[in-house]
Amino acid sequence: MATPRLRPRKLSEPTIARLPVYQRIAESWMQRGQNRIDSRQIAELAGVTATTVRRDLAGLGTLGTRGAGYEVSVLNDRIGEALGHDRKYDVVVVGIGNLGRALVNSSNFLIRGAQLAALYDVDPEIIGTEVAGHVVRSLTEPIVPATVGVICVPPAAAQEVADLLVKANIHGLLNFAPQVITTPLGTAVHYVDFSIELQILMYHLNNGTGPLGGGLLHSLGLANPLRGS
Amino acid sequence: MATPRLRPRKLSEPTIARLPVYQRIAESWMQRGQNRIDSRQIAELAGVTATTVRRDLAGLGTLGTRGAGYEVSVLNDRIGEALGHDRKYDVVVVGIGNLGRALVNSSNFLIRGAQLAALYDVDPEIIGTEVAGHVVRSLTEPIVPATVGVICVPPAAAQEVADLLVKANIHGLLNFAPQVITTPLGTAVHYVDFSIELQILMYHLNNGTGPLGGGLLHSLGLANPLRGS
DNA sequence: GGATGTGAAGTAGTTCACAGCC
DNA sequence: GGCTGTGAACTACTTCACATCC
Repeated sequence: MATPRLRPRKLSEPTIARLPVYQRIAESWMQRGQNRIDSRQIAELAGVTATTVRRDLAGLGTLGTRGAGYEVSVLNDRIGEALGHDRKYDVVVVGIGNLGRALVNSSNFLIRGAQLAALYDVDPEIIGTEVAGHVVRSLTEPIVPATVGVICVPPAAAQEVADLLVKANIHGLLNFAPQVITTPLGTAVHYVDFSIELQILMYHLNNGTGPLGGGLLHSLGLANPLRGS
Repeated sequence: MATPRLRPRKLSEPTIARLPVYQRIAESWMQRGQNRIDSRQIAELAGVTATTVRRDLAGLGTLGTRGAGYEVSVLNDRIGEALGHDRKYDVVVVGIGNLGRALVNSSNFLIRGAQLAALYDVDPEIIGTEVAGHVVRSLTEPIVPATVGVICVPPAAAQEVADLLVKANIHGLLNFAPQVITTPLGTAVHYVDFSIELQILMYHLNNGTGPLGGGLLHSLGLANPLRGS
């Protein structure tokens, strides 16, 4: 009780979406042998204001040094703790088409606590083949215990797959199918929809307004809260 | 001047991100032969509140009927106009790995005005092959005129590719590489980062809080504005 | 009756400006 | 001197509640 345990108290949704960016920046500076970084530098690389960076980071506790900025290794560690990277997340991927392959073969997807547990598909030509070191299983087989389910199937099959994953006690779904899915309360669903991202870009191109570069800006998925029932 | 032209005046960023969802819902109801839908139904399917739906739609002008909801075909049309779907957007995709293939082969990516103009890669084994009806070109060839560039290359190559696209007069970039890129002012950049989406989900799983399902909720990329200079 | 569209209120997030500490 | 951390002001978005119209 003497050691003040870090307090990962509620972070706002926009903050949560920005932390991984800061962490990636910190990591990249570590690799380049840099020790320190200040909020202005982070801001420029992340495409936000320096004040926002400081607010976000202040939410994790006191981790900077006044007058000298932040130590990148501390940044990396604290953000990792805040995001829960000290825990392990078993990930199953359903649908091993181009997208599923792209995800599991990417060196940037399954990182920071996330580890691949199993792959599933329904195509007999894909089942039994090895992808990313895992033999693809049939969806008729039982789903292995896991924390996160990634849905990379055609829209028409998304709901069915979601039901299956929920039944297997998986409470976090990342849905790449452009299809809204219903889940029982208590299951976190996060959607990624390429077409929508493209359409947002099209809107801005059409209107001149909006996210113009210059510096950098990133766009991140934000989840809308929803009242129960 | 007599006919009150529709006014696509400034829409908020969250609204822009939700409109494609509403449009998809409208489209799906049209396919099922339904004519009308009300804000409550849209809300449930989209994972937002009915009030939010009405506000968003009211921003496009008066397109509902009091007491009777919205006509789905009108919804579809008006949202399309607001998002600029009446124009054509030539899209070039750079990096024809699993992800690039997944995008161009998806029946849901290049829709609503977006059309594939050309594919590029640097791998001699990929160059010259046909993907989605297009022969993959070498990046050493000139970039064809286009509106949007989609970057599906490894992070280390992303900046170089972005420079190339900007030089080819492309002002909208959709970057799938987990890498911040710098562009001159006037270029809209939109990032899609799978790993970040997964990390956000991990945070919520870890904290119980956040986007719990029940109804549906979607998460969409939002772009942060950035001051000039 | 029923659902839209919208002022008004409320909430969340960002930016300003500066005190505090190195 | 410089940069963090933060109260205070501001802006943006959402939600409430209801007048309005079919």
